[in-house]
Amino acid sequence: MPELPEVETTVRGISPYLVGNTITNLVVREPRLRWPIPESLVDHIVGRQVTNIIRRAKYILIEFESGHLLIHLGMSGSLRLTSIGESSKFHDHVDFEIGTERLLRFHDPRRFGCVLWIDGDPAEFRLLKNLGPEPLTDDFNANYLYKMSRNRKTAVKNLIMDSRVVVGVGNIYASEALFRAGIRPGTRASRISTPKYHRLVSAIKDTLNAAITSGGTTLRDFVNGYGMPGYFSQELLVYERAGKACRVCQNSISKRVIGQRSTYYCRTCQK
DNA sequence: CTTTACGCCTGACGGC
DNA sequence: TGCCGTCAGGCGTAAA
Repeated sequence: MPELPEVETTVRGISPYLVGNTITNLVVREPRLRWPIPESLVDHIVGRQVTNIIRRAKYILIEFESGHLLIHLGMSGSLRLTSIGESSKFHDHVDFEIGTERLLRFHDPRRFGCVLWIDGDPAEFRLLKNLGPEPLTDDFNANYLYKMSRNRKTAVKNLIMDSRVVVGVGNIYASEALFRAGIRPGTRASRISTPKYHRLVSAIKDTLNAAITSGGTTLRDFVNGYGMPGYFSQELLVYERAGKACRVCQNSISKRVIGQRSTYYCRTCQK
């Protein structure tokens, strides 16, 4: 499932083929995504040149002079480059034809993703305006996280998964980062000290960076811009390892539900 | 304000 | 073999 590293991997993969090139055709086979693909999208992008492409949280923003194309991969979505004329398969919902040969194909079996158009400043768009800082920037640091945690009764895992606090930390990497930081996921956010938040912030950045380096995590069907899987799943320390030996201390990995999400941790390594 | 529950959707998997 | 219930998950939204 795409988390921040997968989205980053996708953006890096497709960027060289998009920026500076013109969208020559749009094919929408299935507009019923999380929100319907607007019918006016074709008028906004066909015949227009892509000027830039960036990631914000887990959103992909493809910039045109007239506005931004917003794409979210949901939990089963992928974007991959192929060639115009390549036959489409089940759940290949949208094709963006680029120039005369290339094709960017949006595939999303579960249709939790979205393809939308943004007029004006993307930062003010309803889906983006309430987002917290990017986890890999200096705005996300121990002092900031400590301040955000005060008067919060919720578990620290919920805190770091709250997109208003920090974006891009999904369920997999939340468990992974808390393990690396030696913090139990169920600990109340307000009872964690600044030094521990320092370790947690570092662990989040390290985990995300390592996953980006590995090309993202592939648990089911994620593929990057080239249609290749990521390899970070081989490096997961606790996620989906309930009952297996901790890679550090050999004790059994525990599993419990926090915030309606499966959560994995080591009772020995995490206090 | 914070916190919680739900629903969207398909595919994988286990039990019978 | 097939059917059916359950789970998985990002995240916006409604409700508490």
